[in-house]
Amino acid sequence: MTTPQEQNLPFDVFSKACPSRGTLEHVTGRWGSLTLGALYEGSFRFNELRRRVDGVSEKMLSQTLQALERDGLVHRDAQPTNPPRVDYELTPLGREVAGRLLALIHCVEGRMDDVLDARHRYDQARASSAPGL
Amino acid sequence: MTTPQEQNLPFDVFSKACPSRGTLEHVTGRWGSLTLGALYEGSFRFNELRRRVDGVSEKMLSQTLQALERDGLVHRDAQPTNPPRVDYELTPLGREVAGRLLALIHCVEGRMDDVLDARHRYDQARASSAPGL
DNA sequence: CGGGATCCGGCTTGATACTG
DNA sequence: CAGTATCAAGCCGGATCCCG
Repeated sequence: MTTPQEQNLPFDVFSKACPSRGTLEHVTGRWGSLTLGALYEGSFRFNELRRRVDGVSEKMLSQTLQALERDGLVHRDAQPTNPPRVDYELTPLGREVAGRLLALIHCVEGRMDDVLDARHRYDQARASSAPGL
Repeated sequence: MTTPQEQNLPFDVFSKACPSRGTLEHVTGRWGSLTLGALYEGSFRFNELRRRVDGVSEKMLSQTLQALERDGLVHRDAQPTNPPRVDYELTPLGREVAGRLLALIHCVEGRMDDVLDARHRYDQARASSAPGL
């Protein structure tokens, strides 16, 4: 049972200073994860993505895409036409990461019944122990 | 190429109202992901976890653990001794989720060199196009 | 030790409006 | 269409004090 820090890996996300933590946050962040998940299906334009990722604002989507592009996970293809047309797609690296991410997402989705049950039990237990609030 | 919404899955994280989105955020959140990752190694006490998850405050760790416990991913074992001793460990469901999560984390860690390269290229390209700032 | 309660600053976020 | 700029609100997260 060694701590990750003791292993001296080149990049250890458990360490506060490690740059991999920032990238992990881009990937797993609220909009980052959904954006990568959506892009796994193919190439999309800005507003197409906005519709797929239900609830994201223009600003956050733009910001998210820039972060993912900077990390080399997303490729941005802008054609200087009028009106402008910009397509986003995953890079090979992005595909790899998004694949793992989707495995996680599908795992959570598939076990949601268990999660909902657990929540219910948790809330029941707390409600009965604090009756007179 | 159907949108997730069109498939009428029982739980679709891409939909704004779906409860799975909340759970996904607990799992992938800044501290949630690191906490689950740390607990994958075994059972830990509160302050042991704090040391493993570098940078987390008492409040956030406590908050994170409660959310994960409520979702049925973490089991909390509190012994009413003095001083109190509380151990945290993954449930079977938590283990499953944490496994996928770790696959993602290790994937990102392992490709950090590529990410760093991409960032450097991205910053170079932007710096040269905006010379006089 | 293992937290809960409170206060508070600041970064994140979301509308809205504007640009090319 | 594809964003950027601006601004206000709100939530996140840290510090502190407290209790069992």
